[in-house]
Amino acid sequence: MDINQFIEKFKQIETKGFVKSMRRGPTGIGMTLESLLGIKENNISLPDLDGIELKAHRDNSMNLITLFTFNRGAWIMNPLEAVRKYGTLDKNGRLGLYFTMNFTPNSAGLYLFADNEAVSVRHINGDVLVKWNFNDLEDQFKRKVPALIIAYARTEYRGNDEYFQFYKAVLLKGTTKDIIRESIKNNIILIDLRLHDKGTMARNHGTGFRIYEKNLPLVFSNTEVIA
DNA sequence: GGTACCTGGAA
DNA sequence: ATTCCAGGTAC
Repeated sequence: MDINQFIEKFKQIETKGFVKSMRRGPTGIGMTLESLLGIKENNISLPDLDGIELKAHRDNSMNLITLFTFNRGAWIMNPLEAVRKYGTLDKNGRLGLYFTMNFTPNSAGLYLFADNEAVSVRHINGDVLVKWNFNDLEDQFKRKVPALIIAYARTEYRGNDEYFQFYKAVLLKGTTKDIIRESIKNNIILIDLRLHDKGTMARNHGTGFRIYEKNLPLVFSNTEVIA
């Protein structure tokens, strides 16, 4: 699907008003939008449209937007070992590492460290949990998010069912490969650990490289309302 | 069956 | 803004 096809279809979706979420939970909005557009769900780290990554975002949500995830070859420690050593109990009684990292140590003693080559998650005791080379991050960023469309929806609940009203789409483009390095060092792109102890393994939703919506213009030079 | 991606939040 | 968390699939 190219950009013009997207605009046509999205305008039709806008005319539908509130549509029922096709899946319960946080991911319902993205799955529903893709389904309405006729895009099949996948787990391929490529843009959804022709060279454009698609995001869906609920109004009144201050949450981070995930630009991409990256774990392959990055973990120095065994993830399950790291969870058990440094994790905190979640509301389900599981040990988890659910941290948006910073360059100063958090409550678990974990912090980010960056030099010219890589950024890593470390513990104040010296352990290096996971490390990403900037070159690899640049490649993944450029590969997954060469440009981005963010689709906005109002939401409401009818009983236990969530409904979405898509009403606006914004295209952001004009990113460069090397911007990720400075964005990470400046805490514009945030590193979000999202894994927990699932008994015999670490259930890892993928380390997210994430950004606040308001900061998106800092990694793209051009912003345009397209629908 | 585990890993690594995808899609995203609530308080 | 910070702390903590969700449902999916390919291989």
